[in-house]
Amino acid sequence: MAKPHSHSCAVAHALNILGDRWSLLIVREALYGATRFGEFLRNTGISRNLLTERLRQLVDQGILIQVEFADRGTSFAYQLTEKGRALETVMVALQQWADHHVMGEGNEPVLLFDRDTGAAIPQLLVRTETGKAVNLQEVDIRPGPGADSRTRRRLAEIPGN
Amino acid sequence: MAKPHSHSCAVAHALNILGDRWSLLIVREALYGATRFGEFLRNTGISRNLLTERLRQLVDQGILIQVEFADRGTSFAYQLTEKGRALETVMVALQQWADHHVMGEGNEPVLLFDRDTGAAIPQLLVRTETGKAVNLQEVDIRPGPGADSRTRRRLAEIPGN
DNA sequence: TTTTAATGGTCTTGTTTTTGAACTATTACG
DNA sequence: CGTAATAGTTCAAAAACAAGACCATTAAAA
Repeated sequence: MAKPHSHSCAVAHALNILGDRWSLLIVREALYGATRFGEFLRNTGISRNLLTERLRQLVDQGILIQVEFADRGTSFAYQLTEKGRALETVMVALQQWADHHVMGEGNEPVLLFDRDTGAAIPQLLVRTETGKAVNLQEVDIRPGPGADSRTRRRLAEIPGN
Repeated sequence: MAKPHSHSCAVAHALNILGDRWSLLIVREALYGATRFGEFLRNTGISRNLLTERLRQLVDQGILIQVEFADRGTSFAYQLTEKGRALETVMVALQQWADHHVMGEGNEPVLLFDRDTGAAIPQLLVRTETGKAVNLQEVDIRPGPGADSRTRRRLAEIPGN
């Protein structure tokens, strides 16, 4: 990997793990049910050597586990852990953003429906405890217990916070 | 940029724009209120030339706009567009994931609170129209109007869909 | 039992990206 | 005029990536 992001911000840590052109695409495939080396290879277009490395990293990070899978040839299945499955909100948020702001209305390549009711999955929104949608301007961004001095200084700069 | 992802999946398109180690970090800074070249530089740790390029790309993509800002020295402000602000769900999802699965309970560097009530912003969840939380296993993933043949084939492989 | 095909890799080579540091340009102030 | 601040540009070295050849294991076909 390149030089890791150095601060205590959680997003920077997430991007140390997932911040490249392929890792999240591999996770998306896994969320859509892919488990095999060849499936990831075909469905993403990544090169073989990089796929090998990315799968290893995702396993190291506890996002995937490698499971024996006697089949034809040497063979493993890569399955999402709970940590990996928890990325579904990130995936859905990213997909909805791209549907809305990149592909545009009516050009969505993939749509999500509740299997029970058949209704479309609605837009993910940041909400308060009481269910009111808010944007980040209406939210206090405060240092948490894990904040380092740099993060504290950074957050102190935010006006009206 | 490197070779772009080639399929019609919205996530792949999003990652063509945001799938590197810095772009989302720059957007996070902007969501936290940063507007100046120097702020992005200090707060992210990116190198100067890459910051120049990434800001240009984000402006090209309509995520930021460059606004004149007469100050000391030559000077611009980079502000989020609506398209950029819409990434807040992605950011919050990523932050919550990292808080929970990377930093761990009690080590959150940054916390979000509703400014009105002071209550913490709860976990973002994928929900149905009726508000029931679901995971992707309970969701039908279907080709949308913009699906190409490859995406259709890929989605047809998903068992029980 | 040898061949063939499929899967899941590794290795090598050349290209592209990224880093890090030095340098430039513009404006403002004393 | 000299100095400091901001916002860049340029360049060389290092790292990451793409593409394709190659290798190993297993299983089924001939």
